[in-house]
This record gives sequence, structure tokens and C-alpha cells, in this order.
Amino acid sequence: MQRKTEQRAVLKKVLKEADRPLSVQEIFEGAQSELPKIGLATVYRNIKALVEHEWLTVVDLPGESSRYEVAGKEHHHHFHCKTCDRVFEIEGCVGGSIADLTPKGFSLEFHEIILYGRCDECAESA
Amino acid sequence: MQRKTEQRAVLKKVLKEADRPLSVQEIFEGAQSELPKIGLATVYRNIKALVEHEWLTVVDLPGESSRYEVAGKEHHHHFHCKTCDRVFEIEGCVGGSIADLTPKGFSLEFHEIILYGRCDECAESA
DNA sequence: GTCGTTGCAAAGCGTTTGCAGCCTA
DNA sequence: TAGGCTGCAAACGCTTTGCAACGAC
Repeated sequence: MQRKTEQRAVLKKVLKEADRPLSVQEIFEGAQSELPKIGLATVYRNIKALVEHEWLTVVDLPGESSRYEVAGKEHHHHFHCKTCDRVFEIEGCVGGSIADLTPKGFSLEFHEIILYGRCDECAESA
Repeated sequence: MQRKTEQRAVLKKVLKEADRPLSVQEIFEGAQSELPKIGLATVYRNIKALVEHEWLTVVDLPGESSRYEVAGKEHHHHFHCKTCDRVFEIEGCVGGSIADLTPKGFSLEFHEIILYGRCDECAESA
């Protein structure tokens, strides 16, 4: 990544201002509101470049297409609200006890935990 | 699901004989070895029907296309071997301590845990 | 004979790539 | 001015769907 373009600046801004992982569509729509002519291919290309440069981290959840969050955060997991479909970061980890689940002979390298339910806003309006 | 067909019988056999969740490709290839003329669309259609009839359960892992395992098993999680790309079932659960991670105001409904690393076979040959 | 099921090919859908023109440095 | 970047459209890979023929009951 070398040149500074308006498109890339807008994409980074959208991602930085979100406090949660965003989908390609969310990023695209956020960018479009500031730069209506931006193309979807540009969004995909820049996401890929930003991931390669470790400015972005990929957040993959089961059965969902990838979401992206600004890199550099500590080890954490995610909460997926099944009502509004947004994903939130959660603090803390039960990594220690998880190691006990590893089957005999298997070697554990890392793990993923995803919580599902309702976020505070959706729980309240229910 | 009403009529009994050779295709469906073969698909169920392949799934029943596997002791782990299988991808569509794995199911397709397993079925082809017994029924070379089977079509991929038939595999997709039957998987869909078997899931709807709750004979099959969908196993979705982050960034992967769906896998399928015979339904009716107890609550369990999965181990994904990054070397051979196979997925295994693991026993046990740390559900209790996981509830503690739920953010304030959020309501937890269920959770997913995925372990990554090397399975016994791959760990041994490394 | 009815109509659920199958194989094939075409259609969908999200993501990637080719290309000519644009714009940053 | 060089060549990275962009928008558009075509290409891709996986999954679904339309359709005529097939076969279970």
C-alpha cells in the first residue's frame, strides 16, 4: 500500500469509527454515504490490502461471511445478536479450562468462542 | 421425504459411517464411489431435506462452508485440524464459565466453541 | 399412472479479476 | 510521467433452480 486515496481514507474512517466488526456490506454502505461513487470492488481490494498490512483483522463467525475490525486488540471473543445481527466484542476468556477439552493425542493451538443471544438494545425492546 | 431412493440411501450410509462432520464435497465423493452417476444437485437437495427432517445437523465453522453430521447427539463442540482440514467432535463443555463472559444487559442463549490445532494423526506425523 | 426424485444445464449470489482511464507522488 | 488505484463489467466457485425423463409406490 503506497498511495493515499480518498477511497482508502474513507474506508479506514468507517472502520475506525465502528466499535464492532463490520461486514463488507456495512463497510460499503458506510463508505457510500460519504463517497457515493465508490465501487464494491474497491472495497474488497482495500479490505484485502488492509488485512495483509495487518491494519485490519478478519472476524469469521460460523455460517457468516467475514467481518473486519481494526487490528491490534487484545485476545477477545464475540457476541452475535441474533435479533439485529450485529456482532460485539466481549472481554475475558476461559482459555484455561478450554484446554481440558482437547482430545488425547491432539495438540491445541488456538480456540474460538462465540456467544449468541440478544444484545442490550434488543433485549430491552423485547 | 417420502420415497426411498438408492441415492438417498447411499448418502445416509456415507454420513452414518463417518464419525465426524462431513462437507458437501466429502459426502459427494463418498457417494460417488458407490454411485458414480450421482449428481451434485441431488446431494445438495438431499442434504437440505435431511436437515429439514432433522436427520442431519448443520455444523458451521468460521470461514468454512457447512459440514453435516447425523443428528441426535448430545451437546458438544468441534476440533478443526488445520493440517488435514478434518473436523472432529469433542466431548465436554465449559458452558458454565462461559456465561460469565456475557456483557451486562445482554442475554445469552447459546454458545459455540471451536478448538484448532492438529489431530492425533497429524500431530504424530509432524 | 401419479408425482416425488434425478441428472443436467442454466441461473444466482457473493467475491475476485481484467482492463482502460485516472490520479498520487 | 510512472505506475498504483479506481470503476465497470466479466469471470469465478459454490449453491440453487428449471426442466424433461425416470422410477417408487
